[in-house]
Amino acid sequence: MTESTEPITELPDSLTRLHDDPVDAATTLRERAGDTDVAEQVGCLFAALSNPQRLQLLWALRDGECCVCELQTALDAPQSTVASHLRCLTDAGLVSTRKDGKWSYYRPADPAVFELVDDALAIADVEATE
Amino acid sequence: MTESTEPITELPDSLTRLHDDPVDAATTLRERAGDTDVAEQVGCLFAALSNPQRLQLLWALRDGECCVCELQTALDAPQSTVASHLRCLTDAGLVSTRKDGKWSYYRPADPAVFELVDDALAIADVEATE
DNA sequence: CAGTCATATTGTATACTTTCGATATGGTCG
DNA sequence: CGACCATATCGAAAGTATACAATATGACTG
Repeated sequence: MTESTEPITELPDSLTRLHDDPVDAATTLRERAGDTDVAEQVGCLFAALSNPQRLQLLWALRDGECCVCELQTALDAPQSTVASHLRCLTDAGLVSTRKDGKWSYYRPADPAVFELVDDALAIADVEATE
Repeated sequence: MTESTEPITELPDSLTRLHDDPVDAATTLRERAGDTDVAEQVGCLFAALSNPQRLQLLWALRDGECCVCELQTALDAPQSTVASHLRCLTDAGLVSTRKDGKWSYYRPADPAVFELVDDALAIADVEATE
C-alpha cells in the first residue's frame, strides 16, 4: 500500500470534462499506473541495459565467463571504462564475479537476462547487419 | 559485415599472458561482443524503458488507450512533463497516437513490450509492495 | 473570427551518466 | 619485502536526460 490514497494535486480541468466522476477516474488511472517504487526498480534494471557497451559485455559473457582483460579486448575500450561498466552491471545484479589470484572472472548472474535482451532485439526490429 | 576486421588498438599485455594466440582470442571475443550498431539500437529501446514515469505511462495504457489528460492524472505530473515522456515513447516506437478533435489518444504500439517489462519485473525480483 | 481548450514544443536550469587518466589495492613471484 | 601485475576506485571534464514554466499550435465553439 505505497500508492493511491488521495489526489495529491488538483486534477486537470480536461479530466473533469471527460469523466462524470473525475475523482473516481483518477483513482482508477493511478491504480493502473502502478506503484512508483516498483517502476523505479524496473527502471534501474533497464538503465543498466541501456548502454551499448554494457550490452556488448553481456553478449561477450553469454558463452562463458571472461576476465576483465578479455572484456577489455572484446570492447576495445580502456580498462577503467570496462571496470566501471562491470561495476554497473554488478550493482544491477546482472553479473557476478569470481576471483582467481589477480584475475577477476565475470559471468551472467541470471541467464534470464538474455531472454530479455533477445525480446528487446525482436521489438527493436533490428535488421541483421550483414 | 559491419564488425570484426582487425585489432584497432593494442591488445592488453594481460591478454597475451592468458592466451597462446592473443590475436585469435581477440577476434573471437569481438565476435561474441557482437555488433556495435545493434547494441546501440537495443540500448535505445532499453533507455526509453529506463524511466519510472515512462514505465507507469505504459502500465496505464495496458488496459486501453488514454488521452494526455488522463495520463497526466495517472502520474500526477505536469502536462509538459507527460508530453515529453510520451514523445520519447513515441520516438522509441513503443506507443502510437490517434487524434480525436483536440484530444490525443495514446496506446501501446506493440503489446510485446509488456512481456519485456514483465520479464524485467521478474528479474528485478520486485517484492510486491503490499 | 475571437475566445477557449487540449496538447505540443521550446528553453533552460539542474541532475545524472559516461569516459578515461591517474592512482590505490591486493595478489604473486623472485 | 620489493617489483610487478590485474583490477578497482577516484576525480574531473564532457555529454545527456529530466523537469517544468512559458509559449506555440491547431481544433472546436459561440
